[in-house]
Order: sequence, then C-alpha cells, then structure tokens
Amino acid sequence: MPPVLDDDLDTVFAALGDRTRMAIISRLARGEATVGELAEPFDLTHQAVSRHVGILRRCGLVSQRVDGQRRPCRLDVERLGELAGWIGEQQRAWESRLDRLEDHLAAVRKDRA
Amino acid sequence: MPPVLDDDLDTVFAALGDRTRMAIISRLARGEATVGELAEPFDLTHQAVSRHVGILRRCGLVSQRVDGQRRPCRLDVERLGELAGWIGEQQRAWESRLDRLEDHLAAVRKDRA
DNA sequence: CCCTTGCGCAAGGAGTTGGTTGCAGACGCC
DNA sequence: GGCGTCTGCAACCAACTCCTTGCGCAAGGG
Repeated sequence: MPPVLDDDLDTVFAALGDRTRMAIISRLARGEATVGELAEPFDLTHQAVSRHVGILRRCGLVSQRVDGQRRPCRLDVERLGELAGWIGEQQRAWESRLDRLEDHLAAVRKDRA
Repeated sequence: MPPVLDDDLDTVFAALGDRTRMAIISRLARGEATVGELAEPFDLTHQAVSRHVGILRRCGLVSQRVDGQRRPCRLDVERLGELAGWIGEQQRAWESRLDRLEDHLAAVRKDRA
C-alpha cells in the first residue's frame, strides 16, 4: 500500500490536528527517531504512539525504514511543503484580492480628481 | 468569548482537516461571503455550513461582522500565517539538521585527508 | 534455544465529530 | 403588526477517534 499520492491535504491537516502528533513531527524535524524514542516523552503507552506514527505515515508525513527490529521514523519534508504551498495559495489569493481593492480605490480617487 | 488567542495551532490544523472547511477557506480567500453564499455550492443543509463556520471562527481562521440580518465571513490571514510559520520552523529545523550532517561529513573528509 | 526487546494488529469502550431536523431570535419589507 | 429571510442553538444519531489491554511476530543476546 503506497503512502497515498493524492493531494489529500485534508488528511495531512487532520493528522496535525492533534498535539501529540504535532510534537512527534517537531521531534522528527530534529532527526530520525525510533518509535520507542518517540514514545518516551509522552505519558502514553507504546502502542498509542505506534498508532500516531501509523497515522502520520498513512498521510505521507512520515516514512519508516527497517533497521533490525527497530523502525526509525523520518520526516517527509516534501509533504510539509505541500501544506505550506496550499496555505500560501490562500494567502496570495487573499492578498491579490486586497490589491484589486486598492486598484479600485485608486480608480475612484483618479475619477474624483 | 474571544476567538482564542493561544497558539492552539492544533485546533487550526484540526479545523482544516475537513474538505468542506478547506473549501470554505478557499472560497473566503477570494473575498467575503455570507453563510448562505458559502452554503450554496455544497450539498449540505444550511445549518451544517453554519456549524462549520462556527468551528472556523472558534479557531480564529474566520471572523464575522454583522450586516443587518446577514453575517458576512472574512478570512483571517494572519492566523493562516501562524500555521505557515509553524510549518516553516519544522522545515528549517529539518534543513539545519541536513546542514549539520553535511558539516559532519565535511569534518570526516577533512579528517581523512 | 530461550528470553527479552521493539514494534504492530485487533478488540473494546469513552468521548468527539459531522450530519440531520426543529425551533427561536433578529432584521427588512409590506 | 405580520410575514418571509438569514442565521444560530439544542437535541439526537451514526460514524469515527483515541486510548487501553492482550496477543503475535521478528530480531538479538545470553
């Protein structure tokens, strides 16, 4: 099962809509970590963290490689970039709307002159 | 009740973790719209959309002003910017990690010479 | 070969989400 | 004042989320 290639950005947003998973991502941004290492700072069972990692993996934010019995997790920054891209689009759309508004105001001022 | 000022970024991510709400945000990025206008493109009852707007309002992504019996919604881009900021932090942390790795490799190369 | 360690799957239960319908308040028009 | 429109709240229900416990399986160390 591929880690989902569609632009299911909503699943990525949903995955980050949880403090624990946000913290996991922050941790992984500082470097690879095994599931056990990820679980340590939390007051959660191992399996709960394993599940969170599964969710992050399924939405494409995290990948895992196999190293003996360990399964180090790695952040997929590209996926984060897609999120940032979507947000940027909205911001740009909003700003271009403001531009249009300014154009309009400029036109009005010119008209009045 | 203030629209929440904390950095509850997880609530913002959670709010965007829904296609309908992503679409609403996209719509609002193109300009103000009333709840009725927002509801139109969806195959949903009016109240369902009203609820989605409430969620977006509570997490600080959307604000509403009163215009007679209408309640035009406005995107709060600044809040979007906070999201983008968090994502950017993670990306930078990741990249600086790569930098450190490169430094390490450089040190190794130097050592070998 | 056994035992421990690291990890994931399955089942079950409390809580939350997202939908609906029904009702009520505020405004505009006649 | 009386009526239709725009909107939000309350109640209810199906579906999902997140946690836990229990089990299974593969890898390494004695």
